[in-house]
Amino acid sequence: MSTVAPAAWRFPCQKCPLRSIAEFREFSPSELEFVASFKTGELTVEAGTTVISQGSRTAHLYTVLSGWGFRYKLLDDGRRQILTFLLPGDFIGLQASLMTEMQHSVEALTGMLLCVFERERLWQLYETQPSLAFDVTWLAAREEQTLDEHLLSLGQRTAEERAAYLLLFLFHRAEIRGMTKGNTVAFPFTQPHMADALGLSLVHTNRILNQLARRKFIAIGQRQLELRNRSKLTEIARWEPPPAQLRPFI
Amino acid sequence: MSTVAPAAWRFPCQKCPLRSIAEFREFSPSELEFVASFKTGELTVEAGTTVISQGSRTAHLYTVLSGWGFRYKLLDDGRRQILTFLLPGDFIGLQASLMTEMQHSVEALTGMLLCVFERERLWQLYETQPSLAFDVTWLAAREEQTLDEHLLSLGQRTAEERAAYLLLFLFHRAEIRGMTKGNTVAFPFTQPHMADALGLSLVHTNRILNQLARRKFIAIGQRQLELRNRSKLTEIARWEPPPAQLRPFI
DNA sequence: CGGGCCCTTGAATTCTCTCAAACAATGTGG
DNA sequence: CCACATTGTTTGAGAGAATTCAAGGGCCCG
Repeated sequence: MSTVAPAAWRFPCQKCPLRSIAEFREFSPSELEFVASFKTGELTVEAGTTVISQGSRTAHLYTVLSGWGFRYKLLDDGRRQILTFLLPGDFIGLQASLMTEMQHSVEALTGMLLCVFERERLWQLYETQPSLAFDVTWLAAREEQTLDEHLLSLGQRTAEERAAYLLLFLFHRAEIRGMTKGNTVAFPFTQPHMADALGLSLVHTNRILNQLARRKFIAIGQRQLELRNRSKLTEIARWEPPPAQLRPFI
Repeated sequence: MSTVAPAAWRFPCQKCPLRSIAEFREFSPSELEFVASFKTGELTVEAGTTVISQGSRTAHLYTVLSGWGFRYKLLDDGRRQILTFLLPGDFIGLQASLMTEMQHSVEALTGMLLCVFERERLWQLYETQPSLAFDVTWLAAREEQTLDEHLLSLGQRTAEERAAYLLLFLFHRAEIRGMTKGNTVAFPFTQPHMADALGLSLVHTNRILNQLARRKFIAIGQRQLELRNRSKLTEIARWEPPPAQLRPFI
């Protein structure tokens, strides 16, 4: 980990470039001040790094400043389920701070820059910053909603519906964070990642994805995803994005 | 809804019978006092009632005092995924309080008695009761962990593994709440419920359950579930319960 | 007694997986 | 800069898992 003196941080909270993203609610000066004092470092990791691992006890909480990652769980024989994808603005490690040990792992999909917070100080946040405490809960509740939807997907949607849902979901999340250009987003996922997120075999994932591409609903290439027929995908997935809402960015 | 004068509540918080359950952490007098003031009613519903429904906006939060229920989501063509089961001590409706509208429904599986809280006052809880605010977040994080595990199940486990996991999970939850007798628990679920929780067809669920029964790992009947070979089930499911931890009961 | 819901079983179909193999892309060391 | 190793993508074929369709029996409740 690369912890340096506050003055030298590449992204001091007060001028964090992410804070200007429309999806994030504005923080008051005092909230910002607390967040700045809560921050204890910046962590840079390269693609493929395991940031948090199942069974461990971390002393930290993180906010993603840049890059993509994912949370996953493993079965003891190696089967892997990807639970969620992480992108800039996402908050991770809360479970570890409240529970005894981590029940999932986090891996970087691209290089990532993470903002580091001390879990010990989380309690202080609850004591002195009710609005931020509320935000932390809000984030947890939002994650819960996302997991609910994924559960619906794995339990009830067919392979094609699931794939359409996942692509729409990823695109939508990136879009409201201002990370898309037209119908295109950066797409650092490989098919093994998609397969483990969809709960399908690699071979079948490949066929389903190609099927969507052949029908010109999507195009994947050059580490980019293009949604070529969003309404058709929506129809297949039977999914509409949840109502827009301002999100806290801690 | 049956809201009556505080004095007449069947379960005044100060002498709530649930509070003595070993799994729940002890509350300080002032916490208890707040919870008591936070409570605005009791709600009794019968089996089959929809307590909360997807798309609605509720003004309430609930804690289950008795009975079983479940959270679920529907696809527009009627496919249903059961997300979680609710039992006494569980807290519901947080999502609705923080988000614009409910993204899932809640149905009573048996008759239920619910403790009702006003969502408007949740903010006050954050402002004046940091320890309870922390608890609310804790509960949300715990639910997240549960959903993670279910996601792993639906995505990676085979039908038999999934069934074994679900039965173990339900039994374990009931057990730490002191609701089991030896290897037996009340089991108000029908096979359609199991099927929708497992993400399997009714027919296949039936076969898998019977297969487990024929091998004498479980026995279901008289609205009871008996785990006849818990270690074998654990082996099949490849699942161990998470480390025991005191849970807040609001 | 009838209707509705739940449980059970057989049979055929469909979906998804595993196995296998080949090719493409990417990265590394010589 | 090429050779080789590794990882990712693609396709075919056969096997296996889970679904649908169908039908019968049991049970509870009005």
